[in-house]
Amino acid sequence: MVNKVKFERENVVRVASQLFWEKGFHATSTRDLQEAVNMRPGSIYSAFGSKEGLYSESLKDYTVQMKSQIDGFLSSSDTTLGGLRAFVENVVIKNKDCSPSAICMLVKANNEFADKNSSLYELSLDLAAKFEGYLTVLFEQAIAKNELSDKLTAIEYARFFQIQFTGLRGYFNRPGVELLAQPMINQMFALMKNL
Amino acid sequence: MVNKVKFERENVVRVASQLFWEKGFHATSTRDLQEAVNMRPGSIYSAFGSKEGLYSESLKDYTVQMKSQIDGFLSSSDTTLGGLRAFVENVVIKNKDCSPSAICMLVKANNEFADKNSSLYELSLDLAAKFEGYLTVLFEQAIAKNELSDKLTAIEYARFFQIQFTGLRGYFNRPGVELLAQPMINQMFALMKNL
DNA sequence: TTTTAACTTGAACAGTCGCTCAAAATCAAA
DNA sequence: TTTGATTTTGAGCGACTGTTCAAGTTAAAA
Repeated sequence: MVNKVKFERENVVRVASQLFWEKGFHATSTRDLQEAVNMRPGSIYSAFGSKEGLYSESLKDYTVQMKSQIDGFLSSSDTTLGGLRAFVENVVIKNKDCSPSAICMLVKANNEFADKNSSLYELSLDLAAKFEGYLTVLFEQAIAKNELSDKLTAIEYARFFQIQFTGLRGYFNRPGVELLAQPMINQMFALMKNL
Repeated sequence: MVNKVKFERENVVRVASQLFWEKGFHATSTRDLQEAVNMRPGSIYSAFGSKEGLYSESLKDYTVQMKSQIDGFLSSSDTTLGGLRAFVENVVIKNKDCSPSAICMLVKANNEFADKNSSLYELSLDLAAKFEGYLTVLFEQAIAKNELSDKLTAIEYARFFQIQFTGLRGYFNRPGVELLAQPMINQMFALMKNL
């Protein structure tokens, strides 16, 4: 090795991820990114190949961060459902200010890329499928621990959770409805236990 | 009056609406629009003022169309809930091919405009609030007709409906899950009746 | 038939886009 | 200290962006 890379790849991806999450792919220019990560175009392009390449790595990193955030809530909660609930409450209620958007970046990606043949659309599908798999494992545990009945399968609970969660995040992505969030989350988990 | 406008404003807005709905605001160029509506830039700009102006009129027209589509299903159904169910089934299951996107254009707009001070973001909030009001009237009728219990208020039903509907449209905006749509819609309406 | 205001046209503007690449800077190994 | 592969720099490329406006077209009114 003759010369080391100066920047810290992880930090760059994380900063880019925040910007892409907030503004979306098309509304984020490469000059926005250059300023945010403090790199010149040549360095960015030698490290990530293209704007799409950097977005791709940003979206992958987003899902890794989200999963490890959930794992954190799970390990400081007695029950699987309690951990999931803490995560939902944190996303929908607590960090509305420090988070770039109330909407999941994966959902935003899936909504933005209309061309079903584009590689970024396919990536969003792939990451969403993997996240559903991750959730399914969690719901398998919840069923095994008798936190949920076994009338539904784990993947059915995972689907229900995603639909509720996405719906809630969309609805609370607006001003003036903050007080409704907690009751709606309570309702979501109450419904899930009675499915 | 010395000379009439050559194009039909309604048609132009409808075509532009489809394009904006499919690709989003930022990914749709004025040249895309020129080709789609078969107008030269000068005509578009004298009629709509700007790309934002045309988008604004397109989004308003979208909500008008959506409401009149719901009204259509309502008038060919015995019950209010039946009409709403037919609308949901039509959007989520039937016309996935002919519709530019499974996702509501209002939701897409709300997701795309990150700058909370932009006039298009505010427009999306305003139209969403009006649509919630429209739904609330429908649920008032459903309660009055004893299709739903009066344990919840009409606006609470309206909120529940929007969250479920948005969640479903997001989840079914992907290939391979078509068979799950009908059971999930059944579940949504079963849950609503037991709230 | 002429006039005239309204409408349409499309070349072109200034700015921004994603991206390239020759030159400068860097630093472990020799 | 010199070497030389690697990384960083930033001016700038060609394409595309939203938009303008002078010139051309249209058709009702005079």
